[in-house]
Amino acid sequence: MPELPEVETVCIGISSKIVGTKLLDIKLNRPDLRWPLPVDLVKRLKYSVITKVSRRGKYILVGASNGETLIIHLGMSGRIVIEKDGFPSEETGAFYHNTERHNTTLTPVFSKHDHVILRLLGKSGFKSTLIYNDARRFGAMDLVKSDSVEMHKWLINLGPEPLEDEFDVNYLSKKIQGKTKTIKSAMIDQSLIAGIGNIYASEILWRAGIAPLRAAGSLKKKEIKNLVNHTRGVLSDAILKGGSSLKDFRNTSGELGYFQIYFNVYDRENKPCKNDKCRNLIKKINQNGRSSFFCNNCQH
DNA sequence: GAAATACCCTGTGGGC
DNA sequence: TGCCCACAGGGTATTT
Repeated sequence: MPELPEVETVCIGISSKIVGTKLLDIKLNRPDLRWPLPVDLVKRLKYSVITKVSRRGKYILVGASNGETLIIHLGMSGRIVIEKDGFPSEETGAFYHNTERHNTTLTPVFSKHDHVILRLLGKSGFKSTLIYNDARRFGAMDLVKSDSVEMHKWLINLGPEPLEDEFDVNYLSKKIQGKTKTIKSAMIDQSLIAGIGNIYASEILWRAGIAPLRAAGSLKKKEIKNLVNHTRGVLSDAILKGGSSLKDFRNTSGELGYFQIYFNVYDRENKPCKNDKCRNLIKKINQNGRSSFFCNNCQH
């Protein structure tokens, strides 16, 4: 599922393709994703130029020349695909597009899970189509004033970015002090750290040698330091490798991401620990309705 | 107030 | 082959 590295990869992938383009048209194929889309989204954004693409936690922020920012969350299964040469049908008003995905030209109908379509015009006159596809519809979009985007209800309670300086041993120590909930649960708490999800939480804890069942408040300073360092390491590595957390996650070029090959524990129940000196079988447990994978021998 | 659980959703895969 | 069901998980609402 898209966690920080995947969202970062999407941002990098779409930024060069859409910044500077003009929003010729916007099509909402349904009124809602997880929550209702702004009813006047089309009216507010149409004919604006996209000025910036950035990320906060798992949220994609698309800045526009009208002074507003489109906030996008990919949820569980959200994808953004950019296709070349999109153009509308004069007959139906539906968008047609040349697409490798549909393996034909002029395919008149988008996939049933293509919920939001942005038709873009580049400076050179080159047209393209941005498609937001989301089978499970756990994703979300909202449109807010750019100067107050950090105050949006989705962003205001987010913890620091784990790859920035604010996230350090002192910060994490203070935040988990006295906490009885498990460290696994704490790691995926977005108000504590922004961007870590279920998959990377398992990977980070394995690398740090900390058992997911440990009470967060029981961690010693040295362990917290370890956790901070490995959080940075795992996420940085994943971004470098193109970001992907599940087999069905694709980057904006439609190519499979490949970080999953490097998973040390996630989805590896009963397989040998990748620590060569260990080779114990990886265990799977359920914590707060989420799977956790860990090595009983390496993680304490 | 903190922590745990239920819920939303749909594609996938295992079992029969 | 086809049907049923459990499972996946991000974020919020509800319950403990």
